[in-house]
Amino acid sequence: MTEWKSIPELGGLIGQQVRLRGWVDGRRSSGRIGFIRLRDSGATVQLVVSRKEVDDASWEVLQHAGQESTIAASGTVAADPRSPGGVEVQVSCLALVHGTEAYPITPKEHGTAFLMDNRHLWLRSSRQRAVLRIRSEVCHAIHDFHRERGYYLVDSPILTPAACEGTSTLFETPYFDHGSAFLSQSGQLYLEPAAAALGKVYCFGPTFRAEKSKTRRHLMEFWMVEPEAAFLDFEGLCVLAEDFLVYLAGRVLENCGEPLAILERDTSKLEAIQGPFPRLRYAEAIELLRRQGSGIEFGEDFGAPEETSITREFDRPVMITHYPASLKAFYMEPDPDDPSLALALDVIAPEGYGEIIGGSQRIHDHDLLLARLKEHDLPLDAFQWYLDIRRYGTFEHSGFGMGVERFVAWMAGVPHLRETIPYPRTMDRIYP
RNA sequence: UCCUCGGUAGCUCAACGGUAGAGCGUUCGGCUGUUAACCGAAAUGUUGGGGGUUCGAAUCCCUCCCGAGGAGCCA
Repeated sequence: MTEWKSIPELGGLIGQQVRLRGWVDGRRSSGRIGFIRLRDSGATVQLVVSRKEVDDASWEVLQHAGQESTIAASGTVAADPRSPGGVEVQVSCLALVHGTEAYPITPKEHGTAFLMDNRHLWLRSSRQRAVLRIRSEVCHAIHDFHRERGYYLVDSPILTPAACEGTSTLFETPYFDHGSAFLSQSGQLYLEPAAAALGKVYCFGPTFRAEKSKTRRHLMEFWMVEPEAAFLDFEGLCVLAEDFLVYLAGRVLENCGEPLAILERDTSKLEAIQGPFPRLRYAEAIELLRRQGSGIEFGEDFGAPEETSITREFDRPVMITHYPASLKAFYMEPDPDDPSLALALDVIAPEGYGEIIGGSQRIHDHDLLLARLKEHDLPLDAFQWYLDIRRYGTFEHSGFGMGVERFVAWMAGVPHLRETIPYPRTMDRIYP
């Protein structure tokens, strides 16, 4: 018996006898001939079943195998211009592994609520497969980028004690005799000590925010990659973020041609992601917005409309730096030229995909950090370990975080984050 | 948390005070090259729950539940 083949191999097997197994993606019959679009390993191929070439049992399978039935087929690979994809399999024998009736997701339109209820099945549709393939490539590219530059992967904890930046947005869970633990909303604080151990480090894992936000740009559980490097100054950080995005977009263009085509993504938008990115200081961004007619005042933070408005002026991501310190986190290094500003960086993606990177140089002076903790009313005893980094061989260092789903949404051109993660966790939904 | 819109067949929707319907899907039949095929037939309903108005409610009112879009916050 010939061994099982997978659909992507078929192009090199023209004229050969093969066995395939997978799911019925679509099916049509026309009297004495029928067609099944078979799916395996993310790819599909057309099976051609001719009445005179197969036995009665095989013909019955063609007639009755509903959408998403599991089938096995033997046949000959043939090149045929009439077939979608140019390659098809002339079937000699068809077997039903498991028959499916009334598969819920039909080839017609469905509402969001229905698709989300059936997310475990929705994953099988071509659009969702395409997005997941892009996500997979992005995740691999994230690791490759850091590895190629000598960064070590350091996993940060998911269960954490109280509060980096206030507990109101944290998921809480009981933790034996210690009261509550919280699901991590950033690995950064744990990465800074690791940067003293290994120099250049990054973490990449799930992150949790109990923020009651209900928009296309938010998930309760999302994946974040956070590099952190010792002796990296603010300028170095900006270059790193730029190189990172250019590298990732390049990898998607290089390896995701087919999924991008399925999604009808305008790849010229991705080809434009080349350095250097335009850089605006916060104050310049405010001026730009006011020129555009916004009533925003210096000192106010940008909302989604402002972000989109700023990026309309450019064809690539925009880096915004030097925010007022009051808008940013307690650990951000002040600008030496104007201590009311923070050495903070946000990168905003074009086409309305919003902020995808946020980062900063970190405060490395012990007394300054202590003062900031007090200003923010943070519990000092909980941060002693964090202050230790400034007590024992302190060092200039910087890092950023990137939300993977926002990046994938941007690459794939999908408007809602829920399609960029296999099982999205949103405010009102935790099933399936 | 706030604002807006919505909930009718498995799905997407129509009917908007007077007998609850269509397309798709499903089942059956037809067709030798289909691309979300096409043609014919059949089955499928506690109109989200509760209360009210009315001779009569899917339709109007109250209330609760659920969903979608947006805002704030953020990645």
